[in-house]
Amino acid sequence: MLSRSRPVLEPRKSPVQARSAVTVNAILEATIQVLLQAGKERLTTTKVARRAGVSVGTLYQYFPNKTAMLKAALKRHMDGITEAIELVCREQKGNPLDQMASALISAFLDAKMRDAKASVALYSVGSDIEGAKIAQEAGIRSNQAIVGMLESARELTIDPQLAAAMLQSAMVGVSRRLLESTAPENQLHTLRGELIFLACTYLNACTKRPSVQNASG
Amino acid sequence: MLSRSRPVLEPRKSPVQARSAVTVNAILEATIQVLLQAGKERLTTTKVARRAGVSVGTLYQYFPNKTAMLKAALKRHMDGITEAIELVCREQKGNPLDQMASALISAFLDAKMRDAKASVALYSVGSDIEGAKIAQEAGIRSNQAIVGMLESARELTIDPQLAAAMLQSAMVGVSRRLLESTAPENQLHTLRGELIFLACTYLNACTKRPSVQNASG
Amino acid sequence: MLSRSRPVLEPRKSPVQARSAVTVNAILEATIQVLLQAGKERLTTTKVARRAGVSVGTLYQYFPNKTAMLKAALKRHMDGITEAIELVCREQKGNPLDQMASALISAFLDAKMRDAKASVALYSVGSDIEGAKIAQEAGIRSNQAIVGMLESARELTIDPQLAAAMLQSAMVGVSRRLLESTAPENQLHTLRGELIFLACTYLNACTKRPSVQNASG
Amino acid sequence: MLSRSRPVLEPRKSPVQARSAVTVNAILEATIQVLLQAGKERLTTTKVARRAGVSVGTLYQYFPNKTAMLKAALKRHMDGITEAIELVCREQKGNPLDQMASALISAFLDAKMRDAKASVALYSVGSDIEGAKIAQEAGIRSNQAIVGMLESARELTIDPQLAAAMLQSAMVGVSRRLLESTAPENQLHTLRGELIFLACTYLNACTKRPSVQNASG
DNA sequence: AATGAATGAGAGTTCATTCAT
DNA sequence: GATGAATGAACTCTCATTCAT
Repeated sequence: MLSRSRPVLEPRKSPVQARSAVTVNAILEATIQVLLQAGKERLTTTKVARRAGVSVGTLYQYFPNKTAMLKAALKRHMDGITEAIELVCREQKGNPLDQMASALISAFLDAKMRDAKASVALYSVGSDIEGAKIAQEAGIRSNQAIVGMLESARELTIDPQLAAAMLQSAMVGVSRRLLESTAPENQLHTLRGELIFLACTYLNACTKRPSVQNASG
Repeated sequence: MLSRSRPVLEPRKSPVQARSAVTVNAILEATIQVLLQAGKERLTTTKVARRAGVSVGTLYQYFPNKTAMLKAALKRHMDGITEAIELVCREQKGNPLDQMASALISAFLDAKMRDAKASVALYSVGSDIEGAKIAQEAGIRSNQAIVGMLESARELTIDPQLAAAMLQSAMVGVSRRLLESTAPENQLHTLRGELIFLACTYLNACTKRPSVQNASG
Repeated sequence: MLSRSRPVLEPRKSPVQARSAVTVNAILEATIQVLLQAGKERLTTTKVARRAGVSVGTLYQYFPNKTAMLKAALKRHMDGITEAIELVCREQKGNPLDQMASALISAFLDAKMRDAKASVALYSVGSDIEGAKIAQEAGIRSNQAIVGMLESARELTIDPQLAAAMLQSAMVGVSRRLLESTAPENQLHTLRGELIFLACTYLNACTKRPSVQNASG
Repeated sequence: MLSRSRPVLEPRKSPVQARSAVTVNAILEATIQVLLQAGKERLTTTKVARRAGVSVGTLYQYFPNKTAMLKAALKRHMDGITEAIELVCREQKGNPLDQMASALISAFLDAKMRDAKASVALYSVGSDIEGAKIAQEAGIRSNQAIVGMLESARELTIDPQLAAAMLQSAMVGVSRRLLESTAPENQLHTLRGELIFLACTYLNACTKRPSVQNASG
């Protein structure tokens, strides 16, 4: 209906969709804020709606239930990080291992810390049975990106799956430590440097090793 | 733990205390089972009590409220792992770095996987604002143990705090990956070996480096 | 009904009124369909509007509120049946009792079963405090028609009010039984025949009786 | 547990059960009162609980949900009437048709009018999709009882199923008319007498007729 | 006139916690 | 000490109704 009255080349969303997007966004932001301020236990749909500046009814026009809303918030957050990883992994293909490691880790930690608060807030969502799947899927996507990048490095003599798994684990472990610490910013620089050092050391050591078996699962 | 600090000849616990311990234990076990079966969201004190074979009233005689009960379950679990770490760290003092890394990692993963289910179940408790503190405290105790162990290794030229932080991060990262995977047992062997490889590589590389600044916080 | 009381030469309904009538009709039909499909409990104005192919806003332009809409649907249905009864009663005046009974019952059951589904759907509306009045009024109108018919039969020695009440009761009772049965069509023929038999028997017996007192109320 | 400490011959319910029964009863009574006072539409579990003198929580300890509570109230009411019918039908076996009809109708109307208010209040429950089944089942039980009674009368030359259906229909029709009237008590006497007359006339006529086909369904 | 997004009061239901037995 | 029925605050979700477009 509306599309006919708009220039063909204009890719912008219709007013209706645009307003929807704004509202959805406001709700998702509010979700994180309430999560942060009150904790998952005390998050109520009413609080979220109020903070988003809409009524509960409106919230329920965009999300079928509370769980879906929380999941959407988690998904959006995870997608941001995953995309950052996918981007570097694409860019770094063919580069030296050290550079790969450095770029990957920097991109990951930057994305994670960009809104560290959201990351922390969403832990409680991700560790619930429901939310775990989303976190897992994000992990798998990231894993595939990293594997793709590592496969472009001919020197690696071990299974790229395994190397990717180790890198990811170390990265996740460090990011959690940062986020759980009282002053992430202070530690960020040091731990990032050290994590890069660890990753480079590990990857280089992997070029001089007899091949190792698969680790998928 | 407590037994060591009490005179050997002290009379055993009174029947009452013994019965209490049994009940508390049953409740804590039941907590984990309900957590696993129903998720934190659907865990109710009544369900826990029923599964533990006591009444809600009794449950409230041992725990002031639901949160305290969940915290106690988390604490008990974390303490078990922390103690395992403290033990190896004490034992491994003065040993070569490779041996330290190998023993530490094995002990940690063994403890974590011993009742992997409980570990998974308790994630949702640990990632709530309330429970985060307990997880953090456990992390600090472990950290101190690892630092103590690393300090006994003269070759290390960097801050032991930093090295300990990295080790812990990698260990935690790998354990999460294992617990979140669909078939932890299959991957355990491979990932443990690779984690030990990574840790050894890292620690050895740290012996040839100019010292690096502190990472506490 | 209205057409008779208007001058024949009056111009037809304006396009606007005609469109209104179509819309009102669509809404009333939709009401019955939703009632049938979802039950009164789950009937919402939005559902009715959607089914009628209009927006909720439009629905509220024709009915002040949900209750009024439900009442209107019930009234229209009842009026149809009442008019059918009024028609036969007028036609049958002066005929033999047996013929009266037979014609009345056939007309009533035909009207009721014509859209049996609507009848069933509207029971839930009619048995609510609000709707009961409408059903009652329809009953009274029918009663008056039947009384009028019976009064034209000189043989009847009892109060026509009472006889009418009995006939109506039996008719209503049988129609409910039909509508509540799983296969009304199968039973319709048999029960109609039997009801006619019962009515004839009763009315004939009433011609040989000493008069009986009034039953209005 | 308790049974062991009670005399074997004492058939009374245990205190717990007795209290439960009292509470359930209070809730069911309150349901009818609220139904009567506010209508089904405005009946809320909180209102019912308040009127019953308990908390909502307690209400939900005895009924899984609102619908179940309404159904229970309907069932209890219907059972009372059904049992009254079953009783007369048993008692009247073998008696003359006139006596059967008279006793059946009196028993039915007495039972229905005993708490006429409840009957009226529960119409709205019985005409909802959910409640219709209960009403139907009660109807079937009554039907079987009446059929059983009629079968004991040798003179009847038509299908007892059909005769029972007609009797029931007429009885139901008359009772509805009474309950919907503004002053049931005034009409009760007249309509009962007339209904008995109608039933006797009908049944007697049935003894002189060629047999008629079945009406089950 | 028509639309349908937004509103928010209010309903059903759950469950942590208490306390009389 | 143990029990579990009772409580009622609080939560999620629905839907009649309005009104800017």
